[in-house]
Amino acid sequence: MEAGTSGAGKRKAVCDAAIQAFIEDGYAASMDSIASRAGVAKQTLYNQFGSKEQLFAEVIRLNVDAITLSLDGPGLDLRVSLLRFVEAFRYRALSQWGLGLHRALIAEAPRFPKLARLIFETGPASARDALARFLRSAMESGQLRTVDAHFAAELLMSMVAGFERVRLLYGVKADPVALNEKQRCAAIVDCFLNGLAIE
Amino acid sequence: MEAGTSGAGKRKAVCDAAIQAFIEDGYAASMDSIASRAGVAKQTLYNQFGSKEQLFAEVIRLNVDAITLSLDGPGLDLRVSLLRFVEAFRYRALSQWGLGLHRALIAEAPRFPKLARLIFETGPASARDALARFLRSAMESGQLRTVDAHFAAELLMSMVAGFERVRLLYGVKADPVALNEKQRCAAIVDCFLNGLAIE
DNA sequence: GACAAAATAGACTAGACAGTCTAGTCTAGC
DNA sequence: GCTAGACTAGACTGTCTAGTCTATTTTGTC
Repeated sequence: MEAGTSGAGKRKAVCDAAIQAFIEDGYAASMDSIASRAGVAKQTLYNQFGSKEQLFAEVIRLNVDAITLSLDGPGLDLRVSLLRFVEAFRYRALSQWGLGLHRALIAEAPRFPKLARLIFETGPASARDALARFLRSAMESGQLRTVDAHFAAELLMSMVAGFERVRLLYGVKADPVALNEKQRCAAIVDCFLNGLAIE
Repeated sequence: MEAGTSGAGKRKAVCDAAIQAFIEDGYAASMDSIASRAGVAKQTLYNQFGSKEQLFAEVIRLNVDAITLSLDGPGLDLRVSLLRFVEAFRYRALSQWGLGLHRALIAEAPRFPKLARLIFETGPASARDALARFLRSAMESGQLRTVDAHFAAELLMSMVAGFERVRLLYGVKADPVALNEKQRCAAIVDCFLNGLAIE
């Protein structure tokens, strides 16, 4: 049997089509458009997911996971580890995929409060907690000034995906004379490390 | 004649009702609900604004302006000036009003690209430019390390309204043991100033 | 091949909503 | 009081969409 022609295969095709549609059009994406995108009958969507709300919740859940980065790798230089984290997180947050998910979820958060909370916890909050643990150990080994580790983690994540994410969400292209990706990541990490340096 | 019973008065009432409705429900807020909220007939909305799109564009434009803060006041301490800016910007970005506008605009940015660009320029980008000018003069007078002023301004704004804004947009309450507002603003400014201190 | 489960196309219902239209009312200025 | 223009309530149209239903075909299993 060819993959994708029934059962689990169909389900996968529907999920792929649905996440793509929700990223492009938000929750307003119609069930008809998702069905035709997936190459299945609309009824199949209802057979598999029951309702639009459940389909939305399911595909969002499937597409959000924690950034479990190589922060725990021992012995690596602090600056190098942070740079890695920053670049990975930045890519995640600022890609078309990340932006689309973010947009769709934020728009619908009032309508799906439980889902929004779940996504926040398994996504950004979980990444922050991992980063905070990493930073705490750096503080304990005297590489960073001791401050609230959660605060520090949120600060770094904000620096990476704050203003720029807003700019992209508004659909505004980057200023051509701005720093490039690598430079910007390095500047952020350096500013962060200076900000929390042992005085 | 009592204010608000015709002409300009009606228009104001409609704008107030519309912005409130859009903040609460996004662009999905219905024209009927806006009319009844404003206490006017639906036809009045169409007489005054022509279409839903124009009403949306108009009230969004009315409600976004630059944060022209007392950054230019001469002689003030750098840290004090930044703290003022940070507190004002934070209030703007994290209030129900600011969050609702942000949510509505981001959700509809793909549908209203020109409006989104306009809002970005007159809002966040304009505030960034003012802050960048201020920071540049601080750099020139030797109070800060010399770096790209726009980058520095975006960094500070990110630190103020990055992670926390996302948390609020997702409808997640603050961790009760987190720093309070004043402490957080002060910690942000201090970290920023340390990060860009003359080495 | 026979059978059962799943998928298909497409018609259909019900409700929401933008936008229009109409018939009548209120207000201001003369 | 009269008139012009704005406002009102509410009916109405056309469109879009979630979700249902049905009759038919496909697919996997025995």
